[in-house]
Formats: sequence, structure tokens, C-alpha cells
Amino acid sequence: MDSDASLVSSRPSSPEPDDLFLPARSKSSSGSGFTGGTVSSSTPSDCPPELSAAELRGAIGAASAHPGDKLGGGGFKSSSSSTSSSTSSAAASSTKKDKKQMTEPELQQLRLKINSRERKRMHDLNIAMDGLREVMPYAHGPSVRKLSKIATLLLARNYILMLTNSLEEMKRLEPGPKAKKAHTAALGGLVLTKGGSTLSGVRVKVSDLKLGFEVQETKCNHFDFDGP
DNA sequence: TAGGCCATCTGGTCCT
DNA sequence: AGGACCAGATGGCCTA
Repeated sequence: MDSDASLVSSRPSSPEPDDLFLPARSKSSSGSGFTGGTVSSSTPSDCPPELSAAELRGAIGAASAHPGDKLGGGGFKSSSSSTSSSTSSAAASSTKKDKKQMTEPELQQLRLKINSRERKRMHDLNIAMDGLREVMPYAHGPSVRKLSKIATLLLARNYILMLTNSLEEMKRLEPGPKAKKAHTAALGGLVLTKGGSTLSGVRVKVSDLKLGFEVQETKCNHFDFDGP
């Protein structure tokens, strides 16, 4: 059936979305309840938050170009979907005709092609969602169910707010040598450089965010984006 | 069994 | 014109 059913089956003991929707601003400075380990920013999922749609598209396309449509073999309910990729050229040619002039099989081929594209698009979206899950301060592992999509998004939002608040708090502190280094590195990982073309990565122990956390530089994927 | 979550299909709209 | 994006509909799987 669902090709991803196995993934879904390992559902997390997801916190209620309402629970995730904490007023992060008011809580962030109090240490937070996150229990995750380290957060790595070395994956494409830590791309800056203000990529344009086109840029995001390019990044996703580069990162998740499916070599061959495995979806067709995924065993979905539509028995005909498995032929979609192999017949895309025929469908493409048929789309050049007026739809009213198209025969039933041609219309069907076109439909299959469109369905296949949509499947791929949704899978890319899920890959990005998995990337987001990976960097969330939440327990990972085979025995732990995945965060749901809505929970992932809400948790990510709060996590960003918490980090932002932590940075603001650090700014207020007298910057000693260690704090200054941490501050700089954290900024590098979280803030876009104006007109910049790359993003430096940091590795932050979330549990230490409050108490002068460790920062260790890591390699980071490069993201091309247009500065404001 | 109800409800939550998900994948897929589908038609419409927007964008390049 | 073709592809990307979006939202509604549908049906399957899983858990309480």
C-alpha cells in the first residue's frame, strides 16, 4: 500500500501541537525543556529561513533528485501509476494537443504524468521535513516514533524563537572571550549574511544553551541565495 | 470504533 | 505551454 507506511507506523509519542506552541519568547530564557543532544547544522535543512521559492526549489531539486521513480513501485492503490515515468515522453507529446482533441488513453497518460510529478513533489517535501526533524532537539531512534508534520513545524518554530531569545540574551551579557566566540559562531549559523553566498555552520549543545554552551565549528553545506 | 496522520489523486491557479 | 503549487477529497493504517 502506502510506500511510506512503514515510516508512519513508527509514529512518535508526539506532543500535542498545543503543547509545542509554547510562548517561546517568555520561556526561552529559562532554559527550556528540550532534551535533545547536539544539533548539527551541516545538513541542507539548515538553510536560511528566507530563501525564495525559486531558490528553495533549486536546492531541493539538487538535493533530492530521484534517480528513477521509485514511487511507481511503491505499491500505491493506483495500479497504473507504476507506468507513469516510463510513459512520460508520450504524455508530454500528447499534452501539446488540445485536451479536447486528446483520446482517452492520451488523457490517461497525461494524468499519470501529472500524478507522478505531484508524488515526487510531496516526497521532496517529506524529505525536507525529515531533514527538519533531524535537527530538532527531540529524541531520535528506532524505538521513538517520528514527530508528526504539524508537531515538527510547531516545534521548529519554538526552537527558532528559543534560539533567537538566547542570542539576544547573550548580546546583553558582557562578552568575555568564550562568550564572544560562542556568540559569533551562533550568529554565523543563524543569521544570514547580507548579500552573502554561504553560511557557516555551528554545532550547539542545546542543553547548554543557557549556561554558556559549547560551540564547535563544523563543515556546512553551501547555500546560494540572494541577499536582500 | 473513532480520530489522527498520512499518501495519493485531482482540478484549479499561478509562475516561468 | 508546461511545471509548480495548492487545497479538497478519498481511503488506508495505527492507536487509544
